[in-house]
Amino acid sequence: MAEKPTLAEKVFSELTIAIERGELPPGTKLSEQMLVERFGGSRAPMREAIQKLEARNLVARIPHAGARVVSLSLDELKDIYEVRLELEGMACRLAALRMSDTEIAELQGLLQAHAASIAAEQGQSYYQSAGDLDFHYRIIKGSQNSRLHQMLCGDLYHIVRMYRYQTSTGHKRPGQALQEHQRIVEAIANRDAELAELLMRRHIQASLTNLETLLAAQEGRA
Amino acid sequence: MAEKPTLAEKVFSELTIAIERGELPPGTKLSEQMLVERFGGSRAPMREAIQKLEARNLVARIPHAGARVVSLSLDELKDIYEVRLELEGMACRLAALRMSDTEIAELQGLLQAHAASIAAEQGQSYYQSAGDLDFHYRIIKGSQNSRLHQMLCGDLYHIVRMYRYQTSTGHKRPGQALQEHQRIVEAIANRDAELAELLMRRHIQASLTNLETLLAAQEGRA
DNA sequence: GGCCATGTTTTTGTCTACAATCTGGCGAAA
DNA sequence: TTTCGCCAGATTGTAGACAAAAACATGGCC
Repeated sequence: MAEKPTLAEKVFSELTIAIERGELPPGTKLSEQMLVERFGGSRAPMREAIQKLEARNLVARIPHAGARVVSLSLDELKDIYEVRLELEGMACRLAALRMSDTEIAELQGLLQAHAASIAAEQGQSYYQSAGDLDFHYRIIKGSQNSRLHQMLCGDLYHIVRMYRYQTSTGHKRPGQALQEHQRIVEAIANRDAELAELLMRRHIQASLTNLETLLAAQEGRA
Repeated sequence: MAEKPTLAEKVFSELTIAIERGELPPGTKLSEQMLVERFGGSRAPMREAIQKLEARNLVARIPHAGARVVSLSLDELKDIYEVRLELEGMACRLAALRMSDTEIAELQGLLQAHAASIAAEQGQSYYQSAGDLDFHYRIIKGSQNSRLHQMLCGDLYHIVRMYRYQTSTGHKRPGQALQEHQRIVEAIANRDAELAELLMRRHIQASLTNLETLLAAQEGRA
């Protein structure tokens, strides 16, 4: 059951986490030699790990010139959020139509737990990261579209997480985000697909606006 | 200007074409040794080519067990089209808002050329492949969203092309497809984003329906 | 003083060899 | 006869060395 992962996979997942956490800031060069020194082994698995990162758009590779952690311009970030807005709105609409009653009940339970942890004042950090992502993840899964799931969770979310960590954002007021989440689940429970989509789009739009102001402020300080 | 591509890239692009054309049918095993015999060189570049194919979802790799050309179930194909419907509808809406007048004029010119080639009875095969794809490509580019462009052209279209070649489809009646294209461009020229999106969605929906009937027929014969 | 040519150094691309893992078939025991 | 385990072959994962390309520094020239 231990499922022995290959070295390339281990390096890949460790680097993924490191990049998301900002331990390897955008623009950092990833030379193969450097990875060998850090993880051990030979260059072959390191190359493979870098290629996997490239496939997820976490690094950009230039032939004969190595790989660097992606550094997104504000415009590119907006493009990504624009796509995310569309796809996750779609996921929410489909989830309203396709989720089982059991799944919806679980989602409601999740929000209650979130509400409790916020009321206990410990929600600040918890809700930002794990809670919010778990909520979105369940809805995406509820869409029951494997490709949609792959695109959102496989590609876009890594980038989103990366910029969240770096700006240490998430919604500034977890209370408001929770309220939005509750309305969304309400719409899903009522099988109101169009409303669910609309609410999700607004929710993500708010998230983007929030991220933009933080980035602008960060820019100002720099 | 000759831009010396690496061996891995050459193998990758040749394999991409071969898979799209159905020369390597779904399920075909791609062993590294086999690629060495076919393309020359050593195993390392072949591995890299296979990984690039995996990144584009053209092959599926299982650790220690090799890579096979993807074989999609009908459900998976529907999922892909569902996503394409959404994203390309979005692209069309954005294109209506963002394309320059010049680009729109070029698009209109393209359709006139198509109309002429169809009238000359040579459109049958031409319009199916290059013409249709060119039309969609320009609209996607017109959305001016780089990530959207990458997702549609980089990932989804290879799969779509692959299944088109295999079923030798495209729209059964190029005349009708052209008419739909003309209406879409009309809406874009009027900057009517919502109508443009709606028409594009219908256009792709029709394309999926068409593909489904062809696959069903193919299934029946097999 | 600034700019271009050039040689050195580093890094990537490729090759060959070896180790680990999977696949398929044979034979022995129930 | 069926099923389990084991052995042989093939295939993938990894290692280390060589070749080619790029980045960098140095020195000469304008």
